[in-house]
Formats: sequence, structure tokens, C-alpha cells
Amino acid sequence: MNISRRKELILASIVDRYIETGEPVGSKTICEALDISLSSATIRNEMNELDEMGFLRQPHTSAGRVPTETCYRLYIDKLMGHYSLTEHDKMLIDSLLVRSRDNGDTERLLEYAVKALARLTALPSVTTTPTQENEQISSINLIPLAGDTILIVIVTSTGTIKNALARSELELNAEGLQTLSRFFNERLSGQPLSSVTREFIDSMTAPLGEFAQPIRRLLETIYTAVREIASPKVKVEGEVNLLFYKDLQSDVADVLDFLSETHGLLTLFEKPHSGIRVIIGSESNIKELSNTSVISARYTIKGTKAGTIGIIGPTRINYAKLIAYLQYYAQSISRLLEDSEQQ
Amino acid sequence: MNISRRKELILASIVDRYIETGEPVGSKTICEALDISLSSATIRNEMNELDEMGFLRQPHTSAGRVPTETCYRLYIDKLMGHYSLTEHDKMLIDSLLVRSRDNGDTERLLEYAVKALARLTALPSVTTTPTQENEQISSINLIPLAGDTILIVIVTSTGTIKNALARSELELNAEGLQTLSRFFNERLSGQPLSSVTREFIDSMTAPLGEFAQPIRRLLETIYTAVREIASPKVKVEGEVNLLFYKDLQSDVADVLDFLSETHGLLTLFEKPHSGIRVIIGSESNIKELSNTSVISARYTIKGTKAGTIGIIGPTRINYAKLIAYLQYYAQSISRLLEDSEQQ
DNA sequence: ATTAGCACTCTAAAAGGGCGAGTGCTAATG
DNA sequence: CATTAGCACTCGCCCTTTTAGAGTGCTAAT
Repeated sequence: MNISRRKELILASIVDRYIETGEPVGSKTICEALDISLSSATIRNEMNELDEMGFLRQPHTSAGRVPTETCYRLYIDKLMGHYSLTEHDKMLIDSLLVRSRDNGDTERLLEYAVKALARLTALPSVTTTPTQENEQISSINLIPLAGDTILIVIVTSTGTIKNALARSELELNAEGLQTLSRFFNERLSGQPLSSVTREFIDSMTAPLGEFAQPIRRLLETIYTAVREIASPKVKVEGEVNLLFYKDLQSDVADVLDFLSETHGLLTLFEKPHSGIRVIIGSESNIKELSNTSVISARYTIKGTKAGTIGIIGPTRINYAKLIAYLQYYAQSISRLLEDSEQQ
Repeated sequence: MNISRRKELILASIVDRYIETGEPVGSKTICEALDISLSSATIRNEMNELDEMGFLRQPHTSAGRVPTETCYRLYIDKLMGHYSLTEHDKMLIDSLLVRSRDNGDTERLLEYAVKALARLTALPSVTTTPTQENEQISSINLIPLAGDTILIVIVTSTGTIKNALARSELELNAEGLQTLSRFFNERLSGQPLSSVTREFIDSMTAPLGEFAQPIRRLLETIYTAVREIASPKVKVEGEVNLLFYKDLQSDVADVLDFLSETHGLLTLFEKPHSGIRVIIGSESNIKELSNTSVISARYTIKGTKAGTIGIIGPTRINYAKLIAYLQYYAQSISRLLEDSEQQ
């Protein structure tokens, strides 16, 4: 479907205006906004056609026009202006993110980042980290605590650090602990997370004889911890922001429901895509989101795909700006993860 | 101020009713609810007096009565029925909490618990952990990671486990690491957190000569981490629930503001009190909370006071039930912290 | 002390009534 | 043929008025 340049200009102008005010836009408004000298009647004729073509619709007979999803799609793909981040924007994002660097642990960093994003954009924000295909165990470390408790610290190739506690029936002196530690690391270091299956664990204990039982307990804990590292993560922050968008008033409960459901978020955000992606309303095929738009960006660790970070908001939203923000945001996260990487 | 038994019954009935429906309660309703055979006119007279005594007020001339803060206070202290948890209640709470046990780390456990509480009560929930007076460093553990990065794991006497990453310029072999580790533990293990001051750190490095500089960097990281452990923690979850209480509609923004401010929450929750505590509206002396009630309960670690967990909601709230819930909840947390304790 | 009865008050919801923004259509114009 | 001025019409919004009903306080009777 091809539309004339003039229609495009009109559409762009309508969307810009509507995003700004939230009110249906009338022919006269556009007439003034556009410096092309055309009368409102002409605009009206054009708008009528755009209406029939499915780009605009009227809330009721005597109201101005509101963009449809098709219109937003065109707007984003072709019509909207490019928003370039000001130095101030960049500094703002950098300063928000930099505070999370201290922590080193990937998970905490993302937790912090998504909070900051929610504050920055005043929108509910989500980050997902899928199972990392090539994540491996780097090392397993045993730390004896008081009593018979052992703290197990698992470090992976993507910088995840996971603590787990286990009770051990073995009375371990320093040497015993070292032997045990060597035993674990010889078999597990370098293993991809995916290969740490229950069978694998079983095969480790099989030849151990009398020690099988107590060591089995530790391995059980390690297994659970590894499974947890390997399981995809979802974090949501800033749900409260939904309230401030009157566009969504009637959908708030639905959207909140959706946001509380890990599974749905994962499938939504993990649909393969590269760079940045915008989903408008029903394009998501998720009925709870039929009045919302989702913008998400990929971040990476060392160039391999790592996860996504994004926002959910009303369809009437400043796409240009938010896309630019998220692009920069994902970039910055990638950079931070790089820095705190220990390969 | 003494009031007759009959007035008390009437008040109790009004509050019960109002908590249930949220509508001003009229004389006729009470007349029917109370099995004492009194006419609505008599109730009306009593209500009038209670009005003058400050226990009730009328939203407007021709409306029923609504309880005042004074009334809620009396209701909670004396009038309300005792809610005993059903086995089902207990199982529900237990099953919500038990999932958090796995994790061992005190902070994560609380994080999980407060989320579960918010879901359970459908109210914004808060937990605070003040500086633990007698918390000490149990051990400091060094784990070499790839490159020149060292993972420092600090364990305290109350079960906090804190990871921190540092770069070290020292090329450390296993032996060097052990020496370093011994050095840290000899000086720091058993120290109360409060005594790990900058001066203390300084005094440690002073006699080290050529190694002072690189070790200083590690100590710096340890210092920061210890300060972080020692700083009071506040976690809030379920803010979104505020929206569903029409009583608070106009205050939502204020309450949200308050909930986002660590400092205010700390002073509110850490006012010394024992067991369970209810703060009604302006009793808190916090203007943002003038239409909300706060219920909080203390949990302990090994019998010493440890922190609080609580909810914030409208003043029209099921006090009896929530108090019982929180009491049990705090107990359960105390028990869980006990279990996963490692001296 | 209690109660039936009643006039009175006040809100919430329904019903009415202009206002005005914005439209679609028609007929005129370059 | 594209464009435009002009105009009647529509319909949501807001403001006012009306109505209904719940609940009261008071009075006089028991």
C-alpha cells in the first residue's frame, strides 16, 4: 500500500500531535501545524481517505482523528523524526547506571539497571536474561562456615556468582576441603551449564563408595544452584508508573497481571530479534497488552547475545525518544558487563 | 475516658461493619446486627453521644457514621475479636515462606519473604533490618577469578553473606593468597562491624611497607562491603496494591512517595517496640500516612532483636486478621533465620 | 430510659440543555 | 481536477435541575 508524500506528512503531524496531547486531532490543528499552505477542508478530505485506508479513526462522529496501530507502525518505520540524545541525556543515563557497576555480579547489576530505567522513563521496565547458550562453570569454591555448614560459591564464564549453603556430614579439615574442592573442579569446571544434569551428577558419585552419600548432598545443592543460574531471569520494576497514564486506565489490572507472570514476559521479550524492537498493541498477540506498546533492546556480553531490556507503556508514547534511550541504555549495559567481566 | 459496655458493643459493631463494607453505617443496620433488642432510635441516641465523644463522625448530615482514629485505637486495643489462624492460613504462609529457605542468605530470604507477604495480604509490604548491634565478621574468604580479579566473600555472625569484586595488582599464587587470607582474618574475624572504620583499615596497612599499596585496594573493597552490610536495609514490595483501595485514592501519590524514601520508612519501622504494633493514621506523625494504617511485627535472630516486617494499608482494614497473619509471619521468619543460621 | 413517628437534610444518580469543536457535503474558484 | 469557503449537522462535554432515598434529630408518647 503506497500513500502520497502529502498524506505521510499529515499522518506524521497527527501522530506527533496526538503523542503530545492525547487529544483527538482535528483538521484545523494540522492545517496550522503544517506550513504547507492548504486549507483545513483539503486536510479534511485527506484525513477522510486516511480514515478509510485504516490509518486513522474517529472516537465518535464529531471528533478529531486518532492514529491506529497501522499508523503507528508506519510512523515508527518511516515517518518519525530521529531523536538524537543530548549530552545531557547521555550523562543522565551514564550516571544512573554507573552506580550499579560497583557490584560486579551480573544479576545485581541488571536489577539495579532496570530500576534506574523505570525511574528514567517513568514506565514499567523489564529485563530478561535467557539461558546463556555457552555459559560454563568457571570454578566451584568451598568455604567452611560455623558448624557443619559449607558455603558453595559458583562462578560462571559470564560473570554470574551464585552462593549456596549446604550442610555436610563430613568432618572436614583444611586438607579434606581442598581435596573435595579439587574433586568438584576437576569434573565441573569448564562444563557448560546445560550438561550439569541429574545423570551427570549421578555418574560423579557412582565410583565413590563410602563417601558417595555425604558428597551426594553437596552435589545436590550444586545441581540446584546451577539449574537456578541456568534458568532464565526476568525482572520487572516500576509497575506503579502504569497508573499515571490515563490512556491505560481500564487496562491497568490486565497489564499488571501480565507483568507478574514470568512466563509471558519471557516469551514476549525473547522472541528472537536484533537490536531494537517495537511492538504495538495487538501485534504482540497478547490480549492483556492490546492497548500497550513494548520497546525492547538487546544487550550483549562480549558480543554474544545476552538478554533484553525494555519498557511497556501506552501506545501513545514518545517512540523516537524512548527508542534512542533504550538503544543507548542497552549499549551502556553491554559495556558495563564487558568491564566487570572476568574471563 | 470510660464508656458503657453498651456503647462498646455498638462501636465494635460499627467498626466491624465499616471495615467490611466501607460505607458509613446507619443506626438501623446496627440495630439489626446487634441481637440486643433496642430500637434504632436508641442506637441513634447512643451514636450521637459517641459522635460527641469523638469516636464517630458523619461524612455529612444525613449519612451514617464512620469510625475515627480514636475509635480504631479503642477497637484494636480492646474491642475487636481475636482472629485465630486456621490451619489453612498457616499452611499458606508456610508454603509461601518455605521456598525462600533454600537460599540461606539472610538478605535474599527477606527479599523473598516481603514479596510473599505483599501477595498474601494484597498490601504494600515493608521489611527493615537495622544495623545489627552485635553483628561481627565471621570470616573473609578470597577466591581468585580469571585475570587479576579476586572475589571477596564476607560472612557475618548473623548469616549475611556478601560478595565483592576487586582487582589486585599482586600476582598471587595459591600460597600468597593463603597468606593474604590469613592476614585479613587474623585482624578482621571476630571484629564487630562497627569497629571496621577507615582508621582501622589505615592502621592495618601502616606496617606493611611495600605491599601496603596493593593490599590497600583490597581493603578498600572490604571496607565498602562491610559498610554496606552494616547499613540498615529497607525493602518494599507490592506498592501497586495501593491502587485497589478506593479509600486511599487521593493519597496514593503521597503514600508512594513515602514508600520510595528509605529514610522515612526506617524511622517509622524502627521506632522501638516489641512484638506487634499498629499505627493508625496521624498517630504516625507522618502527613503522607495520615489516611493509612501501619502494622508491623518484629522478627528476631537467636532471640536478639533483628528487624521488622509489616504492611501499610488504608485505615479501613481487617486488623484482627492482619495482626494474626503478621504475628505468625514474623515468627516463621525468625524460625527460618534460626535454621539457616551459622554462628 | 426507650421508642414510634415525622419533618428535614444532604448526596448520588438521573435527566435536561446549551456550547462548541469538528465533521461531511456542496457549490464555487483557479 | 484539485482546492476551498461556507454551512448545516452531530455528538460528547459540562453545567444545572430534578428526583429518590437513606439517615438523621427532635418530639411526644409509653
